[in-house]
Amino acid sequence: MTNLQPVRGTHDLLPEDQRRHYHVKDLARKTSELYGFDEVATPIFEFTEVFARTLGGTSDIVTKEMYTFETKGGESVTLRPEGTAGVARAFVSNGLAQHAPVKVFYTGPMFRHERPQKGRQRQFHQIGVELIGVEGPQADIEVIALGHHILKGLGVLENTTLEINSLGDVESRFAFRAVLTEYFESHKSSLSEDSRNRLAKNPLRILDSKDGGDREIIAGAPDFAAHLNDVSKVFIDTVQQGLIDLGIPYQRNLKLVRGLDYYCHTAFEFTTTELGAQSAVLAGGRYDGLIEQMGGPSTPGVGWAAGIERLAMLAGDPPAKDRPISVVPVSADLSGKAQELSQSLRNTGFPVEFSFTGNMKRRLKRADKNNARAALILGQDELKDGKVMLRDLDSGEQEAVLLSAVAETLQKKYS
RNA sequence: GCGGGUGUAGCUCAGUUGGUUAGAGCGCCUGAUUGUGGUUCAGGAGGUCGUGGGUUCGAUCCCCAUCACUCGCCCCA
Repeated sequence: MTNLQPVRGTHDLLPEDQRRHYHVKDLARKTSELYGFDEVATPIFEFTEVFARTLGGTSDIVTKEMYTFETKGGESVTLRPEGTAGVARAFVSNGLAQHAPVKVFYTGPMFRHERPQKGRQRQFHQIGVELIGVEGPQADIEVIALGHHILKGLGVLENTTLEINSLGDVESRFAFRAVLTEYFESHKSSLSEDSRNRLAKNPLRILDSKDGGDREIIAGAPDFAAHLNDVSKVFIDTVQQGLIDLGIPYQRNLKLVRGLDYYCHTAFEFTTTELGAQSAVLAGGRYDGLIEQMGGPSTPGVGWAAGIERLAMLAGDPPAKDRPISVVPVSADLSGKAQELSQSLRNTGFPVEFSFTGNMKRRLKRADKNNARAALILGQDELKDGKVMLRDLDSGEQEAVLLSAVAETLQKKYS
């Protein structure tokens, strides 16, 4: 243990952070329900194979960012670096093909061993949706519309841009990859070292390079759109028209590619300029081969994921929590009585802060800190008449109220 | 994984061109006549100056290492 610090790249979520996270999650969950997406939860770790097989042997996530370890039983397991593979595995494990189309929402922590930065942690949290079992582009439109809806609800839409592109079907991508490889081979000597490495593994990713020299070469690279076959062209055209019809603005970005191997056809990304190098806010695409690769029946799918930390940074303050009633005994001997009163009010639905310690001054001060709207002050003087003092903490006005009528009075004044 | 910046009280930061007791604001605690908060006033607690080495008569200040955060690359959510 080193100085009681959290492990690098992990963070405690104190109440204020957690409230922000919940705001994002709650809004996303509710919005997803409007579209008929139900929440599921899959395990935080899976057999390593689940990720290694599906994310692609060349992706950085698999090759250098996974938290992989051996169990006591000698099995290799991995902390999930993303959510889609687990959902796909669950789809296969539970035979959900018979329920297709399956529409799910999920949220939870993900783990990647990356260099921490603002908006990039080793344990971070995502929300995500998957729509599995629909072949047509209407699924893509629906899923993008849902993402758009959530960003709108969080008030971050004005800070983001939606970019979309087509990665084509297998045939198109294979053909384009060949053309692209040929082009970059001819400029190999001028490419950055990173891009030269990508050339053999995944030449599409070179299109995404930020290196200045690479960009000049990329500018003259073959056009992906021109190499799509008819099926792929119709597909992306339909998606684009659908977005137009729904009034969702977007930009076609022919250089937009995905780091994970399972994507095809539609790739999309809501990006922002507000988070430095971490521009992706909500990103996803279509993954028609994934379920089959996992060992299930050939099933198409499309989905996205978004980082909660990033969304929380972009979104404004979450709605304030309900203001409590503070119950304050004047002297220690009335503490039990005060706690009983607190409990009975909670049973009627009021949030109540029972004041544990300190003199009355102290307790009222704390009530103020807790943003209590009123204090119920229990003192001998009123109690002998069966009353308590009800003090409104905004106006400072107070009146003695019969104990038996407290709940009703609060109901009238503060509901 | 690579390169740059930062690291002083719970928080935000000042400061020492190396030299006896390290400061501010906010927050926290106590008090301003005994049953009343938010304002004010007066006191107070709290720091081995990230950690470990080194140089020096002496280091919080210089050097090295290490850890964490941060910016860019990379990667992506």
